[in-house]
Amino acid sequence: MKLLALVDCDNFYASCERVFRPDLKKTPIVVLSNNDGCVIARSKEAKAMGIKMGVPWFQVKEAYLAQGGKVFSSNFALYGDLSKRVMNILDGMVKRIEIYSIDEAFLDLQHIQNKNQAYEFGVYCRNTIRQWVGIPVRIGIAPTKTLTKVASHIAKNTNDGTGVYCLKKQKDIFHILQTLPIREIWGVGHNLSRQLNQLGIYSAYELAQMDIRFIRKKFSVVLERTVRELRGEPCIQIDDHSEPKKQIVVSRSFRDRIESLSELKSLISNFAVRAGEKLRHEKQKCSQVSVFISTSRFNKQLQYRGFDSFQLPCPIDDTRSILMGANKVLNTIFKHGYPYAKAGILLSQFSHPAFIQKSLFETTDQLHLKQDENLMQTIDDLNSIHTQIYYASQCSGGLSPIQKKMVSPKYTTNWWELPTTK
DNA sequence: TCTGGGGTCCTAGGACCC
DNA sequence: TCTGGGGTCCTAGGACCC
Repeated sequence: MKLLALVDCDNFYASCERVFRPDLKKTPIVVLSNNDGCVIARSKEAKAMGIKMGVPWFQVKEAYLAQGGKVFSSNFALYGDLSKRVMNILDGMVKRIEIYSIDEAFLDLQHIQNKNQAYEFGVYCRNTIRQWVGIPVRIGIAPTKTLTKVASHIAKNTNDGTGVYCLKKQKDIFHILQTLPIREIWGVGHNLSRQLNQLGIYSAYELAQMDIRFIRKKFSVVLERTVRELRGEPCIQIDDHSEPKKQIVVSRSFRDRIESLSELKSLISNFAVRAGEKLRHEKQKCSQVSVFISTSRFNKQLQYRGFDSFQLPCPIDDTRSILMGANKVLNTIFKHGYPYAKAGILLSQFSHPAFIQKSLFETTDQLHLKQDENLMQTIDDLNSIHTQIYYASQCSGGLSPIQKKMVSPKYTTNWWELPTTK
């Protein structure tokens, strides 16, 4: 039987903050979202204090700090860099790896014959990452991706301290699924678990016993795959060649509400510029530019969501054309008198530059579109280290006036913030 | 007062083709 | 009055993930 492994970093953002602050080894740590709005990561100690994932910071701030907890604004430069280091190590250990998220990767253990070897490999993996990067990981090993998630879940709670769990024998699998609520299964979210509960299905074991045809008919092929995977039948393959992106989103919530069109325009311009950089980095061109603006979903009195798209006559990757499209959409969806809390831009309908369908009769100039690869390349180069070239419609202050009061240094990605020693 | 950001996949339905 | 059968492509919306 083929085995897969899921390597999952423990409380990743909180662990990253600890790498350069060993003094915080036992201290509760939480990391906040942009604008220091919500809690998006918690150390084990913070979890034990009852701090929930996604809770608004202002609700728990006082009690948490009073108990000696430590808080950080999010520092994605640091997390991204440490993630790369972890993934590089894993990449060197196996032939096939799928980097699933910033803190998770699936490994193909095709070179491993039996359960004991798999376990030893897991321990070796974990120790190496711990020693080389300083990040603790847990490892779940099983025949299918869905079961590696289950195994990783158990690895979190084992008392032997290895953080590695191998789930292989059918008897063990069923035994564990019996005590696992369906909401904990990878691929079963809030909605599905509610619907399944209504049918009297509560444990992963009960779900695994369901009739496949019934699940397919009543739900979808997605849940069917989950059921099969719980039974040990691999349906979701390791995807080790990253597909090109299909859409790019840049969006932010605002610290203060915004009512004026001109202010929104300059913020959307900032988003558009960043989206253009991402698009060119992906080596893609887009044919559709969408913009959305919305009031706070917690403001019950005054709610509005605007969304619309602009179809470009041919695929482009020039920021000036993206700005033009974004501006047009914003003008049509903007309504006066609303306190806007969030906005964003979405680029879609990508085509690879090698296969661009050009207009038969008109040049990009005649279509009133700007497209100049050399200019964009030059600007990207100039801005790569430190932004030097701005578009006239942009505003200063980055993507949006974001508040990050408690951000740690960019220890590994900025010369001026390297850790020092006395 | 203050509530994140960035993705993917699947399905149903409509438009259109021969 | 009677009006086929088999496709593709696109989009919106809903579900999920971290």
